[in-house]
Amino acid sequence: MPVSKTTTKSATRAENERLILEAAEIAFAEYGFKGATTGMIADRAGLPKANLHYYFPTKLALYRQVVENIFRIWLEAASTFDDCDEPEEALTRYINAKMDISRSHPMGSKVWANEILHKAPVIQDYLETTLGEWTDTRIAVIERWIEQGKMAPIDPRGLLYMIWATTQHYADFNHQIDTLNDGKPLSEQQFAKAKQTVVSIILAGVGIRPARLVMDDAIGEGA
Amino acid sequence: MPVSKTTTKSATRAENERLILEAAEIAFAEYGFKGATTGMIADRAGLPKANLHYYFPTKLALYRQVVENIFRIWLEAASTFDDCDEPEEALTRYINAKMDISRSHPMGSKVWANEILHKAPVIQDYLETTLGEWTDTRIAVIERWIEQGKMAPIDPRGLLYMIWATTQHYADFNHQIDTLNDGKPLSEQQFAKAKQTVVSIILAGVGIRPARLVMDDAIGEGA
DNA sequence: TGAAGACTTGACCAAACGGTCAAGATGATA
DNA sequence: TATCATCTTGACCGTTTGGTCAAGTCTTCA
Repeated sequence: MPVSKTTTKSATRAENERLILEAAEIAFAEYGFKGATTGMIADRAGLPKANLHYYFPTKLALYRQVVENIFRIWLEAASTFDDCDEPEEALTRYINAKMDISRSHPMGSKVWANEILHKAPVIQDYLETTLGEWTDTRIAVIERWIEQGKMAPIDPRGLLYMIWATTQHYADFNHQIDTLNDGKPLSEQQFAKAKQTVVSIILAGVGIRPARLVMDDAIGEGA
Repeated sequence: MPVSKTTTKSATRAENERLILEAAEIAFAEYGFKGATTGMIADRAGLPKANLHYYFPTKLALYRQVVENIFRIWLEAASTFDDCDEPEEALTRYINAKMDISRSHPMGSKVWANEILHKAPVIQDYLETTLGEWTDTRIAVIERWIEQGKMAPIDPRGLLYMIWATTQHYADFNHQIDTLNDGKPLSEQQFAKAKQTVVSIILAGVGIRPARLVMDDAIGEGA
């Protein structure tokens, strides 16, 4: 069945690493770095603990890999900011992209939040380099929009933090949101409405009057 | 020196419990429930570990007390929402109150965030009862404002989540914010500007045109 | 002064955890 | 079939941690 030697070799490894990383992301998100144990991660992955340590020598190494995967996903979404030079569309796309990630990868967002909460012992260098540069360039873009009169003169950094905070809230605090929603996860419709609300408040908040009537859409029960 | 018997007795107890709770809040915020050890909390409080267990029988009991204190502070701020029946002033006061708490009690906010992140094993009942009721009544207030035409017809729940997310972001993610601020904590001026930005975006975001010019104030270096 | 209660503390213990190891299973190749 | 590398796994170990305990000290008050 196996075609090439390398395929066979790495097939087992790739599959097991995937299982472990998947289990680790959930465990680290729900219990934190200290709270998650290699034993429970191995259990969730369906492997003995010693086998986990065969693929990932230490718990910290495994954690690093999980965090790096999350950062990669985050960076991909970040590029949506640059797809358009009109603030209305750029902001809308960026917010929607970040909201979608909160919906599809809530565990990753939680691991990231946990890491920042605990003073980023593992990802400090990411914060200082990649994230710092990304933020600076995007702030320059927003400042240009303001100079061009395309939006109100708000503090760009404060705007970015607000977008991050709000979008990630739907992942990091989803347990609270679910509890306040009668203990049930948000339906697709509810989540779509939440996205609309965020986009609507941010756009209006920075003084952008949408070409189309966003507010009416947000309230209506339209598809 | 001691005047009454009860004063003397509880003076030692009160002082030591205060020291322990203070140390515990910092430790739980920075390392989470599992990551914080009773040993390090005792060290930080300047007591032997056995003494800590004399006042708080278990780590969980100590943690509960810390979380309850935080919830009390949160509830006090929540009342600012009711001080005024005009959305402009009510929202402004509420946002400012929550921002001030993020500034003065960042550790408490972090403990809360940690708890929600980990599915609220300790405070689930608070979420379901007190927080649920508070949210419902405030949503009713916002809906009335909307009916009265005092603000745009946005989803009240989405608005509340946005305010919570953004204000708490300045506490929970302050390490990231500091890192992006050349590694230094926000100055009083920077923080005041952040507050203004949040208020400004939210108010404009829900269609409230401030009587006074808020944006100009936000940029100026006023006292 | 002396008895009683509140407080202090070093030493200790059982459980849990991260990580190791050696012995074996599996499968490709020659 | 023999060889070799990859993978699997139960048993084990040293350390850390939450919590206990017994033997104290200190304070108050009759």
